[in-house]
Amino acid sequence: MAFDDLKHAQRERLIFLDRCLTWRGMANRRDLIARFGISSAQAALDFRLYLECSGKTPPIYDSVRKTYLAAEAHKPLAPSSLTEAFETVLNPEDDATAILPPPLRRADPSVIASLYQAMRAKQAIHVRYTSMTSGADGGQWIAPTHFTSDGESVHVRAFSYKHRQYRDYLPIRVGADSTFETRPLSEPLPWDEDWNTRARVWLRPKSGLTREQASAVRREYGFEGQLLCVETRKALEYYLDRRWGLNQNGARLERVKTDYDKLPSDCSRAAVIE
Amino acid sequence: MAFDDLKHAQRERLIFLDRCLTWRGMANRRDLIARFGISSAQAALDFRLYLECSGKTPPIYDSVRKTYLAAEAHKPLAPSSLTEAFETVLNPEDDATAILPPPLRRADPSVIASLYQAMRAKQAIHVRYTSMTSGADGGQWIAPTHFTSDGESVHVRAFSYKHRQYRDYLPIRVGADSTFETRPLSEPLPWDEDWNTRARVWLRPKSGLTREQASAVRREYGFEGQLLCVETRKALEYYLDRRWGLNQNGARLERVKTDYDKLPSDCSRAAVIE
DNA sequence: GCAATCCGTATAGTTTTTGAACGTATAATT
DNA sequence: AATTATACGTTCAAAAACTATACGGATTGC
Repeated sequence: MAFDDLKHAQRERLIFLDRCLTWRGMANRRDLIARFGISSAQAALDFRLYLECSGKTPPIYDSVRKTYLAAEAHKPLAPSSLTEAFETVLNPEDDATAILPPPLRRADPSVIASLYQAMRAKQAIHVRYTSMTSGADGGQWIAPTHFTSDGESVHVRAFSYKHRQYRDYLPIRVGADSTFETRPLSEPLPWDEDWNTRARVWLRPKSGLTREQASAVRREYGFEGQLLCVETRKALEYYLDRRWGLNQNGARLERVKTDYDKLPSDCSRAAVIE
Repeated sequence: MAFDDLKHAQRERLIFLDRCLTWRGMANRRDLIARFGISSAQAALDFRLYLECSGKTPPIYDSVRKTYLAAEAHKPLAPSSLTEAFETVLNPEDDATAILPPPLRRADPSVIASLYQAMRAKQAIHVRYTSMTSGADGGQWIAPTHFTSDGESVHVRAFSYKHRQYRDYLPIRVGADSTFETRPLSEPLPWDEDWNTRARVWLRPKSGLTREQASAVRREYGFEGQLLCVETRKALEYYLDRRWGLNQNGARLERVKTDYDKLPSDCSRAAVIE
């Protein structure tokens, strides 16, 4: 089980192999060769190493089908989601046409870089920002603290000196004609309450569904009991309804309640309770 | 410019470096070392190689800031989207709490593997499928042809012998209690019309927006003229409204029309037209 | 029976990477 | 003003990773 103290490159290959066996249920040297451009000899070594690492449930070579097959009770070395699996192992030839194109939001790398460097250097930066509601401003000082993602767009969380509060900014709306002048913070930034508060949003199958439908919803979202709990930062909670489609007609989940507490260290994943 | 005939591992490192310089505007050996676990000497070699590859606009070492800075007119070696950039380079320490948790759909790898192997072997496979509308069936033969993604879930496209047509199946709704028995195709599968038809969906800023708002929408979606064209396979078109939020209250784009034609070879990306 | 395609192993040679040394420049600390 | 720390760069021998090639075994398909 020397898996963790492998070199980066070889670990990458074993992870790929692991995904092949987990999601395809089969793997060949050829897969490694095609993916990483290594020699057949090296691929053989990788296989041998994988067999060692796989412990109690090693894949077995099926000489009839001329391929390795995952064991009945195969345990992945490095668990992955179906989406990750699709991207790495299920979509042959990385066929882009098998994916519905996402709304692609352009972004100017040099604007992002300006914001990033201000964040890293803990400086304030002067930007012109166009909000959808109030239109373009004449320029303001903000102090970026984090990049975040709501699953659709990337945001910059920053303290706004104009509004005296933390806000989410869309990089795309930062004018490329901003000065991007920077200045040191005059004083330490205030505490970001919403960022450091954990929101636990409790969901249940939408009322009105039949028993069968409700249980199908539970199966699809992977919870057994009455409620599904989604944890995130309070600062991101606003985006949850859209991300999970709760506000849509065909929604199959609805909110029950939300708890807030101080964020312990770090946690943000859907958890399954009772 | 020997970028393309590099070994996989080193190319990976140069791409990472490229993203640092593009989206952070800065890079250090330390970044490579932290990410790939290589030695300082090797990181120095990678930098040297990157400088060679970067042609007319090499990054410049700023001895005051003790870091490499991207050139004014920096050109990325391997372009990337903001989302990719966020995942690789903008989210420090891969802080999972900076991402709004997506609806995570469980999936049973062994079910996926059964479907995958039937697809690869061009076989039909027997499954019990539970649709949201008609409930569980008693088992049916399907012939999987592709895995696809609508950006939310992964689907299996398959020919259904029961319905005599191609359909999209959600792996999560394939009962784990299916037999997964397989059999060779009795005859070649029929032509998959919707899969092999290209849909061009034309969008424009939602009517009712002010001139300023419409132009903000154009900027955010990266098109200049009246219309934005999204290309995809007709088989995936159904999912487009949800993926792009066209059916939502706050939608800022609306459909104008859709063209169909025979799919040439492969194309599926948002393109910008007059 | 023969070719093709998987597997496994082994050896020798090449390439990549390391580790350690030594030197330069700048900024911060003492 | 001297010291420390952190960046950078180069060099070189040693170690590790990987390739190329060869050989042998099992199965399938023609």
